[in-house]
Formats: sequence, structure tokens, C-alpha cells
Amino acid sequence: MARLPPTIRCQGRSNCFDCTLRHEMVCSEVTLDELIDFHTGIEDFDYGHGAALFEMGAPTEGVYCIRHGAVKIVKHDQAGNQRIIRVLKKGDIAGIESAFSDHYEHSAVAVGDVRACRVPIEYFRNFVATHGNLQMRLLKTSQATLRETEDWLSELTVGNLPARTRMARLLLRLKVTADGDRIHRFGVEDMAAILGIAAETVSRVVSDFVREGILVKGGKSFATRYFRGDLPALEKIAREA
Amino acid sequence: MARLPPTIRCQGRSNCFDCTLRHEMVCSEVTLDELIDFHTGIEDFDYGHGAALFEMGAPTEGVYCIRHGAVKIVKHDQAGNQRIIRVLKKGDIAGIESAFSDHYEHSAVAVGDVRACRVPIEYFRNFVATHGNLQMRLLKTSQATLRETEDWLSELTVGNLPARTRMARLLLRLKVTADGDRIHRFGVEDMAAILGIAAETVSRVVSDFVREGILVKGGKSFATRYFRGDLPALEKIAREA
DNA sequence: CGTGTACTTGAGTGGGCTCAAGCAGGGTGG
DNA sequence: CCACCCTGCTTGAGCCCACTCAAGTACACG
Repeated sequence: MARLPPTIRCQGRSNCFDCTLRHEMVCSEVTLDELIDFHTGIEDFDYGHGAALFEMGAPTEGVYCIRHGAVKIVKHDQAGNQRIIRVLKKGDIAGIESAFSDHYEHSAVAVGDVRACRVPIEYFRNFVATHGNLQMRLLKTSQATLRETEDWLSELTVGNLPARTRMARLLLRLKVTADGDRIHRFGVEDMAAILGIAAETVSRVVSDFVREGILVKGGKSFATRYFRGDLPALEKIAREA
Repeated sequence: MARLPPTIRCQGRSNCFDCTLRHEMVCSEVTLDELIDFHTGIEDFDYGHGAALFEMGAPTEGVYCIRHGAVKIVKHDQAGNQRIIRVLKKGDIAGIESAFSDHYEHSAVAVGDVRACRVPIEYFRNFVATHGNLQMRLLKTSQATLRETEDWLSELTVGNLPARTRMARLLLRLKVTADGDRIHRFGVEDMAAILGIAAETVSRVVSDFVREGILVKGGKSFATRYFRGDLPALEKIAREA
């Protein structure tokens, strides 16, 4: 914290200069002064396993840049069933789909420990409204999210594919970083809600993977648990028809 | 065609003044002259059952406003399997997700007879680039499409729900108009590709619905076939857990 | 050290899959 | 005009994966 330039008045431990949102925002029209002004009011938050960043239906009050951990984006249907629509990881931005609605479209819930910084929605909207190029940038972001969701749909929820294959695909998508073998370890109920299968089936498949040495469990508490995955093996299973 | 104001140089039979894209585009900054200029170069096309408006991977050359019929938006995975991501109906716009990419992200294929008018991509991009408010409007459109796709995902592809329930939900989404009981009648393979189930299962469920009087087949050729649905009955089935 | 939650594992069932054969009907060519 | 074919749809039989129900286990936390 001490190392942050004093002109950046982040109230938490955020390193605003390293922020994805900043990269998202920066374009030729935006001066550093504006950026500093924009960052005013940003706050840093910690969330424990299961804590909600925001709830579906609540008034939109900010967008969140995930700085550590994984966040599940959840939709509830009228019957009360939960369905996980998307998973956000470090560097992703939560709530941007609701930035121009009055209320959040989904809930965002921490899986394990999460650190995120919140940009108040008025700041965000004002900034977007006053910078023309930004809208174009956000449009492309939105379309990228759409593509991501479509991939999710077509890869993970193909009912006629074996659970084992879909599980492998999911695990590959839950990698913490693009290069490492560390994988976010969700609870069995969560994975079931993503793949649309029974929790027992998830447990069986994961147990198989562990027995086969494809997955290794790590970490003790919910907050810090993870898998290490044999990525080539997972990719092989993921490719199976 | 004869009734169109002569200043509107539509080359086909389009009624540009009644176009969804126009409603999409119109904002305070846009003058009528600009709009007329924009509509220059728009062409009208007919497509038979199975004809492609555009193919995934091909260079983006336009966006299409669907004026009649239904269009399936298709993604191919590396194994060559088809998956229908979305269905467009009268008034929807195809290819807008690819408007700022070099190549189309999906294929768009006619189901039955389709009429659509094409806006050349240079016109579209130029128009968007020169009208700031438009980007905001497109951003909201993009986010609405995202929400639609998420609903599609969470309602139709829940693996643990019976095929009968998901079929009912699909049929309700394939209504030709919001108010009528007429439903776009897709082939069994297509419906299977949407729900991620086997074609035989689709056939069985549809046959059941017909026997129960919930669906009535209409039309003879692929081009003009349709269902009439007992909407209350379908809604009841769609609600079942 | 007890308790609760999350996970694991088993047994039995059933929905949907696969394989396979039969059917309908629109289009084509003789 | 009719026979044929070809494609898409229907229907049946048998099987298997994943579901449900249910009991047992492990481990984090107080």
C-alpha cells in the first residue's frame, strides 16, 4: 500500500495501475488526471467462501474487478433452482452486464477467498458517458463475453456427452492461470449446477480422476483448496466424442 | 415497392421505414438524409430451407435483418458436430456479433423460407463510427443478446430435466409471433441440436404431443410447415420440475 | 473431542441412447 | 401419370449411463 503513488486515492490495497479495468478503460482520449479522478472512490473488499459480491435483483451499485480467487455468476429460475452461468477469475469484471440496468441480472458469489475492488456505478457510468471510444471498447467486451458464454454452452452442456468428458472440459476452464496446472476447486454442488448433472455423479467422476492420478487435491479449508491437474490427460478426455 | 418514397433507393422489396434495424439505429443525432444515405446499398434476398445467409469463418460482409421466417445460428466444434446457439425470427438481426470481427463467428442457416435484407458491413461500420449514441445502443443490444443466450442456456440445456419439459420450453420459444399460437416447425435433427438430445427422442416427444392434441402439424413443404400449439398446455409442461 | 457439513460410495431404477427396421410423401424421371 | 427413390420421420427392442435414495465416512471448525 505504501508503494502506491499518493495521488491515487485508493482506499484499500488495490494497485490501480495494474488493474484490468484500467486497461479496459484506457484509450487515447483519457488523460491520466481523469483516470486518477476515476479511481477515486474505489474500494477494496475481501469475501469469504460463499459470500455474495451482489445479489440478483438488488439495485446496481457498482462493478467489481476480481483481483484474487474465483466468483460464480448465478441465475435463479422461478422454481428457485440455481444455475451457474459463468465463472469469473482473476482480472475479470463482475456486474458489467448490469452496468446499464437498474438491478443486477445475476448474483455473484465467492468460491473460496476472493479479493475484489468495487467501482461505484455512478463513476463508471459517468466515465463511459463522457468518453466516446469507451463505448466501442465495452461493446467489444460485451461481444467477447457473449462468445465465451456460447462456448460454455456448447462445450459443457451437451446432454448426450458423457459426464466424464464434460467434467474434464470444465476443469480445464477452471484453471487458475493460463499456463499453470492449478485448478479452482469448486464444491460438488457447484460443479453439478454448472454441468446440469447430479452432485453424486460429480463426486464419482472427480473421485475417479483422483484415483487415476489425473487430479490431485490440495489445500485444506474451503478458502484455499485447489486441484492440480494432469492437463494433457484432461485434454485427451475432453476431446473424446 | 412502388409505394416506397423514391428517395429511398432500396434495391429489393424492403420497406426500410418499417425496419427493425432502423429503429435500432435511429437516435436524435441521425438526420433523415443520413438515414436515406445509410439505406443505400441495402439488398433484399430470399433463402430456401437450408440455405446459408453466411458461413462461420467467412469474411464478414454484412449484417442481415430477418424480415420473414426463422434462422438458426450454428456453431461447429472441432469434431464437426453442429450446435444451434440461438434462433432468430422476424425482426431480429443476424451477424451483428461479428460486425467488428473480420470473420463470422457462426453460420446462419434458413429454416423454411426466409427473407432478409443485407446491410453491407462498410456502411454499417461507418454509420456506427460516426454516431456516438449508436454505440451505446448497440452495447445494450449486445447485452440483451447475452441475457437471451443465458436464458436459453439455463432453460433448455438443463441435463437433469426430462426431455418432455425442455421440448415444451423450446416450442414456446419458437412461437412465430408473441401473441399467436403458430410455432416455427424445425426438423427433428435441428431440435436435437438445440436441446442436446437424440433425434429419436425429439421425434418421440413431438409425436406424443401431437397424439395428445397439444401440437397440430400444418403446412406441407419444408418451406411453409409449422405447428399450432396449445400454449396453456405447453406452459404447464414447461413449468414441471 | 464432538458435531455438522460436505463428500463418498452402494444398490436399484429408469429415461434416453443406440441400433435397426419400417413408413410417408415430395420430387424426379421414364 | 405413376413408380421409384431419397430423405426425414416414426417406432420398437435392448442396454447403459446417470439419477434417486440411502447409508456411511472424512474432515474442518468450534
